Amino acid sequence: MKKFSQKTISRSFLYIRTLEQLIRAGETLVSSKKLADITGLTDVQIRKDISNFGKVGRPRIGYKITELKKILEDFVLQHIVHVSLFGVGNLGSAILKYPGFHQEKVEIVAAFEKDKRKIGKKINGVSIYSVEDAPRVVSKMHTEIGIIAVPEEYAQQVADIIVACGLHGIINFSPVSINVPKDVSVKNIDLAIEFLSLYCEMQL
Amino acid sequence: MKKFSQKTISRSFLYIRTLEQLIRAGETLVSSKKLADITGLTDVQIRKDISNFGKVGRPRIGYKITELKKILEDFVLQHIVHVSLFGVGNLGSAILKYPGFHQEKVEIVAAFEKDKRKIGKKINGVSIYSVEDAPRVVSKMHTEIGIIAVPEEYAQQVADIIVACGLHGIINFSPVSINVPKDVSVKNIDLAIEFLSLYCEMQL
DNA sequence: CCTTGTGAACGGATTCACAGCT
DNA sequence: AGCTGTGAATCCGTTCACAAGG
Repeated sequence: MKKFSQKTISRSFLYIRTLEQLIRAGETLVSSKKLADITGLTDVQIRKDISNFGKVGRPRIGYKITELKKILEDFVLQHIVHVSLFGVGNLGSAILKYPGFHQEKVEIVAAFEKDKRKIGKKINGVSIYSVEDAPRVVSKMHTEIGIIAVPEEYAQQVADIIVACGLHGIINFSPVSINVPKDVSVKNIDLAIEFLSLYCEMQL
Repeated sequence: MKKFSQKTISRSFLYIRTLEQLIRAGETLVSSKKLADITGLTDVQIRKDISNFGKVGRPRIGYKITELKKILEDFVLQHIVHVSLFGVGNLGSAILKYPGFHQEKVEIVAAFEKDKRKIGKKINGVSIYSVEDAPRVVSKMHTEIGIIAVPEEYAQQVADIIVACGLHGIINFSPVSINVPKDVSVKNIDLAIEFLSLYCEMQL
């Protein structure tokens, strides 16, 4: 699967979503220019990305939306991604209730907490387990990715648990760097840094 | 201010935070190698970044932590960033309660909602206003950045409101692209795409 | 030595310019 | 004319290799 750059892949998800919007709007054809207007990217960028997947469009016509969507999905989104959440605090709860996963191929299959009072409950259909049960539950649920949504002082030990569960992908919402083996991919989402660096970017 | 790349700036925030950790741990000197170990970056990367800001370190010795922190802050973080939140649903509430902003120079100064029942309340000390009051409140509060945390169907109209309020920076948590004038910076944080593209990245 | 600082080399991604198709 | 597809050129960021300095 991996002759494509990470950036191309991320944008492909954006294309797929945009194509779905267009389908709902009743469109059947779209040009790279139109996709560019909607997504805020450039038309060349979009054609370059799509050209990775073969010759899909037709000159003078554009892309057939359903066909393009199918091709993109075949390359980047064969499976549903199963995610386990660690930490059901404010942020964790919001993630469990986030409505954006259903239409995408993302499914949160389990949540883990230390607080005994939350264990055994369900949020949005997802059961909350004790963090000690993580190895067992994670393997039963065929999870691929773990989310760290615990306070920063616990981030590293949760990361260790996630690694011990055999997962190879981590989304880290805590504002500290975590140490993991080289074969584990980590994506940090640090809200404070996002805000601060956007602010710097504005000062151009 | 802006001869530095966006990436350098983001990493600088990470350095500042790491230096604060080291200060709390009682350290006074640090090498680029040590910073590299903690942050997961390379030592050369760190030295390159720091060299943008002048000659700060001393060969054989390393960097004086307080001095380096001061210099980084002077370049990237002169002011507190004032943020307004639009949408106090699950995600919006979690953002209001997020504990990571206090130690950083980020302050949420106002929240806006359409739901009358929430207006007038406070979450974590932040007052919730009617979205109609946004122009007045935003200018009074000296806000610089707006956060979109509303359902996707309202994202564009909230974006328009934020632009109309005169803000030039937007963090968009909704899974749709928004159209804004060229002088407005937008940072999209799309959870589903983060998960899906991390998953693709893992398949190497 | 050991660590910083940096010009040069490298690599990857975007943009340019245009060929080709209808 | 209007659009896709793409080699070439360019830009940007990272890494390399090494000079300089306590």
